[in-house]
Amino acid sequence: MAPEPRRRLPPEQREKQVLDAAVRVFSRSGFHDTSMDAVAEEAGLSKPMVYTHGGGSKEELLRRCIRREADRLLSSVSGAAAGAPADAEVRLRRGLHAFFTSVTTHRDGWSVLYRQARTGALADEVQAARTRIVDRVAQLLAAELAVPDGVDPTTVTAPLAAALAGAAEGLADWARDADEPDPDVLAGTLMALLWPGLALLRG
Amino acid sequence: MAPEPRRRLPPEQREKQVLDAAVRVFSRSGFHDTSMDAVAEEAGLSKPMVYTHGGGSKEELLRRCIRREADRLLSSVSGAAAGAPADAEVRLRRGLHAFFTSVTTHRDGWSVLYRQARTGALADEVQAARTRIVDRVAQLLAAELAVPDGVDPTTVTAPLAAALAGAAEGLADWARDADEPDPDVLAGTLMALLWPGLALLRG
DNA sequence: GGCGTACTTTACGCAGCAGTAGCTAAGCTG
DNA sequence: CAGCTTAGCTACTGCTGCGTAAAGTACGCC
Repeated sequence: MAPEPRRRLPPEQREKQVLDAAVRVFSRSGFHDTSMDAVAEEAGLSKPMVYTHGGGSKEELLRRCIRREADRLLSSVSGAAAGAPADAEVRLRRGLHAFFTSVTTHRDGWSVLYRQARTGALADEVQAARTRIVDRVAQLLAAELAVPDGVDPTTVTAPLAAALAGAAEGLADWARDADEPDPDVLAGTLMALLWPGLALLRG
Repeated sequence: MAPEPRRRLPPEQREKQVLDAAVRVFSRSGFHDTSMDAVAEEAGLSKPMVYTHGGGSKEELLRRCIRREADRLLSSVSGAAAGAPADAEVRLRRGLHAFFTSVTTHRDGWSVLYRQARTGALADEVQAARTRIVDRVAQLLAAELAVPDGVDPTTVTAPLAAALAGAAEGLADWARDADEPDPDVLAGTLMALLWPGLALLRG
């Protein structure tokens, strides 16, 4: 078998190649059980290439993976919720739908974000990525919920947003094992559970 | 300062000593960033003692920590829900209350269970521990919800239980950072969010 | 007192892996 | 096609930390 001939590629293309491979391997084995050799092999490259295009260290490589996947998920959910105007119920459902769609189509990225340890060296990065998403949810809720004057809306919506995000995460986790990847069904389940309570909280 | 005198202790007491220390250190640093030397130091023992009473390997040590903490949490929630008879709403509230109490009084144990990576070598053990808890929640829900005849109740309650557990986890996580450790308030928040939906689902 | 053994100290073998030094060849430029 | 720049590769180095071996020490029971 002829070995794949060496090809020179533009940096951004190589970087994508490296990050894609890294996300796959990290999602499979986690940070510490992943070796840079494994990432290199998955990418079909040599280890030094992983270092040149992956940030120069294993930790930085995972950092970049987390950032990229968080961006993807955040913009997907954010875009859906901020789309064509509609009432609150519809927008929440659209947001959930986008979340479950993104999560099921990018399983690896989701694993990197949500199944990574939240203790140890990269706890800060994982925490930051999740916080960005929960904060966005809290904002969206604040725009809908009636809050007494003079009260910072986020003091009310922050815990709700955390619970809502946790519920979505828990359900996504369940769906992964139960092989129920239909975002419509999943969003519907969560709406049935959460919407009546949220509607009452809107006052 | 006089060095602590050497004391000979029965095995179960030593094992508790080792596991307690391990839970503390693992919760602080995670599996890979924790060294066996650190566990030994935390326990005030020598490294060979950690090996004799901790299962013989680092991995087995964490396994035992996970099992013990999961047992603690499960029996706490289970006991509260199965206590003195009451209507469904009160029992759910009591279960949530027990969860948040347990989680805030045993922060380290909770970290070991819920902030540990769910990819890599010990993914199976963490997953199993969480599944046991979610399954129990699903059982409790199944006893309350009205399900059409001929339908396995768990097909309905399993996703709801996963979402409920996720919401509780997300809120507990938020409470940890927001410094809101009152189980009454937390249980109340979650009840307000979830109960209306659950009540409708009861038919 | 003295014996068994629970415990300590110290030291080390070994493995896995992050990160790099130095070589090879791809492909542009004239 | 000759020559040079640099992308890419092969092959190492060094370190960290698990797990254990060996030899000594003191606790507590008889």
